[in-house]
Amino acid sequence: MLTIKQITENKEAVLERLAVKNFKNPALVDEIIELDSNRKKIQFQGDSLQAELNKIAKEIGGLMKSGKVQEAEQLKKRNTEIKEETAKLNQELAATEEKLNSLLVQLPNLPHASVPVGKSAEDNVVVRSGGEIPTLGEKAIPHWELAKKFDIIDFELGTKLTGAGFPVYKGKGAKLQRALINFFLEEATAAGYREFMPPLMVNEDSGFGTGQLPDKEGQMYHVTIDNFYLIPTAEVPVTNIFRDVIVSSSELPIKATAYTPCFRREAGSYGKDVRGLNRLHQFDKVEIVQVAHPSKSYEILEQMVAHVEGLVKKLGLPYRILRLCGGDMSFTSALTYDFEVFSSAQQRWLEVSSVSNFESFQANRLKLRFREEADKKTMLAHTLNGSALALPRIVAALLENNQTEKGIKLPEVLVPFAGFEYID
RNA sequence: GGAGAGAUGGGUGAGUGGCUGAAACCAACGGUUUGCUAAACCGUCGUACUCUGCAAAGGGUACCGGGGGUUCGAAUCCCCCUCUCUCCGCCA
Repeated sequence: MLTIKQITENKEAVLERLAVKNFKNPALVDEIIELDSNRKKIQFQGDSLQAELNKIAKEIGGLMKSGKVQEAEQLKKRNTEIKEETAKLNQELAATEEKLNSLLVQLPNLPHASVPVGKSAEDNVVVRSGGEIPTLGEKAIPHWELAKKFDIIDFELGTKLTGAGFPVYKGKGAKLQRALINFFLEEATAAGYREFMPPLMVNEDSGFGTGQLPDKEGQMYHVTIDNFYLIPTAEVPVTNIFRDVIVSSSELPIKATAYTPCFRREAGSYGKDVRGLNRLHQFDKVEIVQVAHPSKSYEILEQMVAHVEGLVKKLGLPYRILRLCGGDMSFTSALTYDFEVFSSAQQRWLEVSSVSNFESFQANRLKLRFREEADKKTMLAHTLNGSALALPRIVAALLENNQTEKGIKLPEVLVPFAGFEYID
């Protein structure tokens, strides 16, 4: 969430930035500022009274020791009065803080200056593209049919075991998953990311820290008996490693990577978008996360984009990189690049990665700070993350784009990991 | 799941009602000493909010796992919760 300081010190700029995210509610911002100023007043009153109370309590202690019981009793009465007043103020303070917090949490992150204005995905800007779209013509088979033909992914079986959106990978299909995961992890660790294997369920605090709670509660599977949430992305556990942490500026940037399955309820999705591997309730993904110094975070964002670009290039997939417009960005992000690969039987672009800078928005929730070596001051760090990469749509594109007479031809880079060249 | 023990600052760990935001030691940082390293010695060494101030700086409040209570006053007493450890049971 935004810090109160950000809001009170730059109200006009904040409103202007929020408008880019199509968040137009100046009254809410005014209310926040008002509540904050109330909070300060109440706290000052309460603190002053408490100071008096503490002082008197000490005096009583002294009097009791020297046997001046009557004088002590007099003072006790005074303190009892003060206590009633502080109790009232404390209640007021708690109520004000709670209200303030509930409003603060409703404000999305401020978009970066480079974020295009726009309402929907149509207003996203293509930054660059690469690779060649293969011309397969009319005979191109969509991946869900190829998956069936080669018996590598079984959607019906998954439905039997669990439900729609939980496919079963079989034979070379399963091995391909493993090859991709290993390939992505090797690339990430070679780029200096430290590998983690986090829990796949998180508690409420973690869900709040990265911004899934309370806004997107419905997106996650909730294990109510223990009040845990199945992770929708490794971002949640990996970023929360740094919750309530103060690191030295010399340790930045911190680079972490993790492979995890991801679980998403995707309530309300339907139609051709969800066909085959296009949208699943459980899928595999390798995530990269960085904790960065605020002065470096945008430079780092570009590095992360370059890393992901390297992956799709090595896989030989036709891709494009989009800068998301204000209306299409997530609640928590300040700047997001989406990667899409072209899947040539479906004749459409599929999103395979989303790389974002959250600036201090998550860090504020996480209480993730760093200490500047030079002046010893603590500041909120910046957090970034990106998919590198999400598997299902990569597999969809690979199957469709690489279909040949002899079967599905694997990209060179995957052959050592998979142990075969063709799915046939 | 049953029984018991515990949770204090970066770490170890003292502290059972006031002089304790918290001893001591270790680590870390700054300095003195030193040919260098080490040792020794001196100093610094939590976080958040807030008030005064242009600032430098100074003051206040809160925090000893979390929440509530007793008391003029709580790390210390009471209640609830969470977590950790040990033993038993179960088990990959």
